[in-house]
Amino acid sequence: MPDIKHFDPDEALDRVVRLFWEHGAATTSIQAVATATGLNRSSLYATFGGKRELYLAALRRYLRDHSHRAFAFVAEDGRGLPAIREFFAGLIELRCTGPYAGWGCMAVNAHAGGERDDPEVRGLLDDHHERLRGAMCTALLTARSQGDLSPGADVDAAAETLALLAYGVNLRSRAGAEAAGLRRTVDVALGAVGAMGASG
Amino acid sequence: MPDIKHFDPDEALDRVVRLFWEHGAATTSIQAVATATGLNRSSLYATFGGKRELYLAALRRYLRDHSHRAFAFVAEDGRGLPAIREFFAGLIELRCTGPYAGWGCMAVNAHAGGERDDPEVRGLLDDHHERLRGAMCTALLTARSQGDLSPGADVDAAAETLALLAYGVNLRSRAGAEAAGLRRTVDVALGAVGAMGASG
DNA sequence: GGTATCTTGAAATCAACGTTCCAAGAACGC
DNA sequence: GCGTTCTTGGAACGTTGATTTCAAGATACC
Repeated sequence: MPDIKHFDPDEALDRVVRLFWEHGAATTSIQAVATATGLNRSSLYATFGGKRELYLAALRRYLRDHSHRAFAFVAEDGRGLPAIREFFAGLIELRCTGPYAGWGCMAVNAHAGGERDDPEVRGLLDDHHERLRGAMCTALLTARSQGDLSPGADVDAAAETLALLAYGVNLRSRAGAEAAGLRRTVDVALGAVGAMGASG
Repeated sequence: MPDIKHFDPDEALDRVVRLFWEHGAATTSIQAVATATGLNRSSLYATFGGKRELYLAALRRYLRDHSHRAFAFVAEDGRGLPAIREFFAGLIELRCTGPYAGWGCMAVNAHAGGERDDPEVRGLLDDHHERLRGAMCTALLTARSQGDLSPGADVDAAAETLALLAYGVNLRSRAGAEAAGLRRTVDVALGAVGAMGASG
């Protein structure tokens, strides 16, 4: 059975991720995808299905390769606050410099666009949020067990705060925010988290 | 000179704001605008210009009527931390309940979509950010002068942190985040701000 | 090597997009 | 009332969107 594709679907999907990541679903045409991947429309449709399925595949891949990976690092790091600090440092670096500078986070972008109207996308975004929150929670619990956090601190709420802070960083990076400013902001915020539960 | 329009451009623009606010620029067609306003395409073009000008006018109006107004309340309130608390309480209320529930903030949405590619839009978003940051800054300085904040606290960085937190709230509200959860998160975060500079 | 099966490329389809054009109509100054 | 000037409704424009179709080409099995 000649089921042999003349291209690598995985490599193609990588380029599709970058397109949707930078420009969003609404402003990325199938033609643009075809041009960027060097593939014909027929091959795209035969391999991935329509535009919706293509975007979903790209989003899933982005979440797996970028978001979930970074979250796992934070949760499994074992150092607590330093892990969170490193997470934000890496995030700001990635968002403000290098090939992905100014693209923000694909999941964050999906929140604000028409993508979130799709129930499937909505589910992925909720899952993404839960994972981010969970990772922060784990790291904060580690910090607390190490005495880096007051025993009375509300870890759940603090984790959610850090998640929302990350969303803010991702968002502002798309408008060209300076890395230095974001670093200082996050530094101060994490300092406040470290001092949390001390008097409030 | 019969320069008499058969409709109220201001009222029409109000509806346009709501359309672009909820759905974004890319996924809102001129046809949809015409239907929502009850106007003919000719009238739209004659009054506002093309789609880009229409979106810009809507964004400017949103910023003036919603964002800047709320920022001014915070800055001029004079109570400091309670004003910030009230700002967030009102924000969460507006984003999670009532006619605009799940729409997020039009400026935040513009960050994540193709709108931010327009230099004019970019300028408005930067201005918006500066105003939000400035308002938080003013309120925090008030708080510090009242002893509600440690004298050693980094007010600038704290203001930016609160701005990013607001972005996060706006973003997650578009995915249907619960008001109660957001309220608790913001409460804890503001408590940490109040305790800021105490040990970090 | 022949054949069945899948991929591929290019053209075709159909709808929706933003925008423009124009005749018809309404309101003001005279 | 008349002419001018603007608004209005509707049709038309050309482009671009996503998706489908189909012949041609390529591959693996026999």
